[in-house]
Amino acid sequence: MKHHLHDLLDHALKTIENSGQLAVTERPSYQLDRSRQKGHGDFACNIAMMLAATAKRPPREIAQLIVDALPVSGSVDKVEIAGPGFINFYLTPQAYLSIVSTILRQGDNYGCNNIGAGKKVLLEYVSANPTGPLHVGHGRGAAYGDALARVLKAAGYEVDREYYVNDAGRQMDIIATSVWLRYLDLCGESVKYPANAYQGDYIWDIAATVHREKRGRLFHGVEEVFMGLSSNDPETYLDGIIARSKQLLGDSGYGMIFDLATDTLLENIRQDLKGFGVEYDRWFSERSLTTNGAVDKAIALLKEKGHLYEKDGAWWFNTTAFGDEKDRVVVRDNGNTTYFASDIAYHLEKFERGYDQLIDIWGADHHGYVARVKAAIQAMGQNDDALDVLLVQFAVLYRGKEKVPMSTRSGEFVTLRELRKEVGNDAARFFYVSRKCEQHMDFDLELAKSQSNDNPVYYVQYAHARIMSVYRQMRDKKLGPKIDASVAALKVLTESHEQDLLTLLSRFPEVVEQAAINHEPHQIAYYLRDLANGFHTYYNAHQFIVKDKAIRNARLALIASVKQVISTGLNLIGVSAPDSM
RNA sequence: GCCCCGGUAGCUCAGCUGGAUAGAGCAGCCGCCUCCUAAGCGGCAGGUCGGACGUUCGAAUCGUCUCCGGGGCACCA
Repeated sequence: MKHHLHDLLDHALKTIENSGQLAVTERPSYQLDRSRQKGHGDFACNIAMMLAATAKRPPREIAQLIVDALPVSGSVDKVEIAGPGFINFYLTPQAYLSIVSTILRQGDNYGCNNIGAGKKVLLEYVSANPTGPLHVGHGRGAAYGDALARVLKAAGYEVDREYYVNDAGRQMDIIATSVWLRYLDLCGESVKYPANAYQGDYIWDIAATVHREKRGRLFHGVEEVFMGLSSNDPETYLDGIIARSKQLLGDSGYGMIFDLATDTLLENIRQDLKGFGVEYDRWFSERSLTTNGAVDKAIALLKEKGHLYEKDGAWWFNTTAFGDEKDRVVVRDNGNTTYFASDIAYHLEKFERGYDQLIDIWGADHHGYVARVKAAIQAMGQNDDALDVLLVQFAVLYRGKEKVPMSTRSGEFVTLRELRKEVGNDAARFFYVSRKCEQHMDFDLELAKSQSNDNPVYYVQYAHARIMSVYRQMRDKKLGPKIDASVAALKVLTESHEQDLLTLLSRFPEVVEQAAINHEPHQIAYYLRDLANGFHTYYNAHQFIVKDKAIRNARLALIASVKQVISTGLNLIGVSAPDSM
């Protein structure tokens, strides 16, 4: 619909330019938008006002030239010039009625477009460290990332969804050591457990598994474990315990605990996400970057290009040359590569896989990281504009009025699993995706847990269920589901509620397009609320199953298309469309 | 100190790539089920769009400054 009007306008502009009626040096990117007021037609265009400045002529005069040059169209009823120079388009009833047959013909494809043109996109999201269960903060990234993947696919992109598994580094060592200390406790030792080790109960669970499988074979007395370690600085102390664990257990013993912990926690995350309806095409291991030499390769590349230098026994990357605030270490003085080094290798690897665009969804706390990753991409000779980093702000949890403190290390958090169990997947996902990602979110557990109608997801789903119910009534009354969706058959749809619904339905493709371009799935959620509202209003104002066969058929065709769009839209944000509620 | 995000109705948020009279849900008040699910519908009330200055035909939207709230500024991941 909108594209059609665009074509008409572009055609008119060309006509004017060619005839020399208006000297247009360059055509501005004008806007063609849905009118806010009904008195302003269906679409409004600001092109005349945009041209007025350069053409040095009154906008209304230019508007008249354009209107006169517009080709005739069966979709356009009339065109008016209004206000300071808006060109308002009024569409014909046929143009709207034809949407119904379009929707029913295209089915799940109605609303899809091809702005992506098959471009390959790698979308990475969640990527939480496997150091514990996913909590409600991760849930937001999961819901957002998954919805974005669906929207981009609907927009013609070829999307790969990936989870980067941080299965290397100090945090994982802390996990392994935490498990071992709990294991020693289970062996009967009285362990003074460090406050900065992981506190969660799941550590006990993994320790119990170790104890069941290994019995006392990994046992060492506490005196031996803590001997000579100074507890002045907690982090140094913890590092000391880690080193001691590796030393006492040897590669095989320590590796066994490390792998068991990683596998258990990762599997837990996998199950959580799967249960939440969030799927991935690939789980990418950070450790694999080390073992297959990718990290060394990336560092060698940077050295070769002269971006690394040695200082204080460490290797630094001069990211400041690419706009970062300060240079960053890639190889520590102890010889270990940093997390940043892995990430450089990872992103280089992503480019080498041949994607046209990379999208990373990170928590907002990582925003300081964007500059250095972009610096790395530039330094390696890649185009850093191809990487889009989307930062998801925190969800602050409330129980009623009270803020819920959260910390993974202390084990004090509400898990995604708990949330799903109490709120349900649909409500949780709709809630998450109803805020644009850069918006801070107050997540009130009391509100989300209550099955009240405060939650808009029920409102939208209820519209779908009601339409399904009408279908059931039709079947019971043996009225048959045969629908004639031709424009001729729909001419009887003359009620204002019906016109409103048709307008809403015609907007859907524009909403999907905008959601894809701007990476804003929340637009789908808001649109669905509008559409459901249009339907509920209609439902209350008119009967669908009426004696008059022509009207009954037409109304049925209309609500069938509403049902289709609700179902498609809900699917885009990963929410189910129930047949009954 | 520097950087990012936010400040719109009592509350939670849309609108922000400049457009014509700033929207929705919840909460409040008043109505609507002999009728396809009342998890619904209609109506009323509610606003210095944090503040100031600027850009322009036009600013909630863009720029500068400022106030308030959240987050980030590691040889951690």
